[in-house]
Amino acid sequence: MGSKRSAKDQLIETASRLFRLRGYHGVGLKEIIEESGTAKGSLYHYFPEGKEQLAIAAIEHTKNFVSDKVQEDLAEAADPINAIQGHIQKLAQEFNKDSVFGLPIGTIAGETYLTNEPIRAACQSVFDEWQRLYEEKLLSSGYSEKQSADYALVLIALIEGGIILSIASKSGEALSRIASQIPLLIKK
Amino acid sequence: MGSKRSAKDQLIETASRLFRLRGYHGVGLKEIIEESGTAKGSLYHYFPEGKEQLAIAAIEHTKNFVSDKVQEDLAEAADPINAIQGHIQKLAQEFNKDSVFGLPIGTIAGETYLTNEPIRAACQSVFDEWQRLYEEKLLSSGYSEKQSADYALVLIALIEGGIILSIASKSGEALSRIASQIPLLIKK
DNA sequence: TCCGAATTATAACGACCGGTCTACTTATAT
DNA sequence: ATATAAGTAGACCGGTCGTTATAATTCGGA
Repeated sequence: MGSKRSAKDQLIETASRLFRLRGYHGVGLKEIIEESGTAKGSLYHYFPEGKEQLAIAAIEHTKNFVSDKVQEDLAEAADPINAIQGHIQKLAQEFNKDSVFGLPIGTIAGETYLTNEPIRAACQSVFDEWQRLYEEKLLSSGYSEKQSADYALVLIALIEGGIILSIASKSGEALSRIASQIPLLIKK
Repeated sequence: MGSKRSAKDQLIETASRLFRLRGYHGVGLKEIIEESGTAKGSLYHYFPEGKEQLAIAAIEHTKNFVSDKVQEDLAEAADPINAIQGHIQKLAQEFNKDSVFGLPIGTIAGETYLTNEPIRAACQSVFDEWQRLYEEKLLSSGYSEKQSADYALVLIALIEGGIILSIASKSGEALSRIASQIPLLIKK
């Protein structure tokens, strides 16, 4: 069914990347079409409701893309403190070798939470899922249910906020310094 | 010289508010002009370089606006933990009585950090200033220089990230739960 | 092979974008 | 009072936005 990567997949991947880098209103359909090597006809064939529908699919893609990376990193150490610290350090390193990944969901959330309810809801579900990943890691390491849930919330906020600081300063230093403080912040 | 609030001030205040609520590309000049009760002629009289110049002035306004509130809240308790906790709790409360203030700078930073260097630099300087406020509070309470700087960074990330989670979930709960964990996170 | 459906390619549309320009009104100073 | 500047109002421009419509092409099963 189609080549290894269908036009639909190309559109979703490209939209996911561009929306991460410049937000929802900062990216036009023209650019998504050009960069994905598809055409306007394909876009409206697979996403008849247009930009909003594509954005929701792109948000879902970002959710899975990031979730995979988080699970991978968290599995690298049994101790959750080491695992989480390593994960954030990796984010910082990716920043410094400017493989730009942008602010995953926060930008779109900030642009649309008052004006586009379907997109806002999609963003909320992404954060819920990411939190769950950290929560489970902490739970399986003997943290209490309350501690796991609360620390997971703190971690998501720290990471999302840390990425903001790193993109604003064009340096992974902020994320790196946050990573180095994780052992002080997360204690059983 | 002009009425109590000049057209220039009205433009800056309105732009500051709207950019906070919907980001840079999500707000048009037409809307800024209408909501501020001014005219396009005035906008380009005071900001001959257009939207970008207005945005930088609006970012500066947001910086001062938030700085004032932070300093006020931090002065309410001698103990920095109580003061910071109280500050974040207040943010959470403002959220619940939906006096929308938006994600102060993060959205604009995420939209523009790759494409508009002057705006990106303005955003960076805002975070630097806000960090300084927390850092000084901690320093004056006997925290070491390194601890003060590191905790200030963590606090900015936590708050900016917490606001993202609160806007995405349309609830101050995320910020409130983060506030309640501050004593565990910030220890001398 | 052939037919119908799926997919792709483009032209065109109205709406709106940021920005420019000019005319008009208001304030300031002598 | 008058000259000069400061500020305001809004029509207008080219370009781009998301969307629609239609034609051409490719694909899949009988």
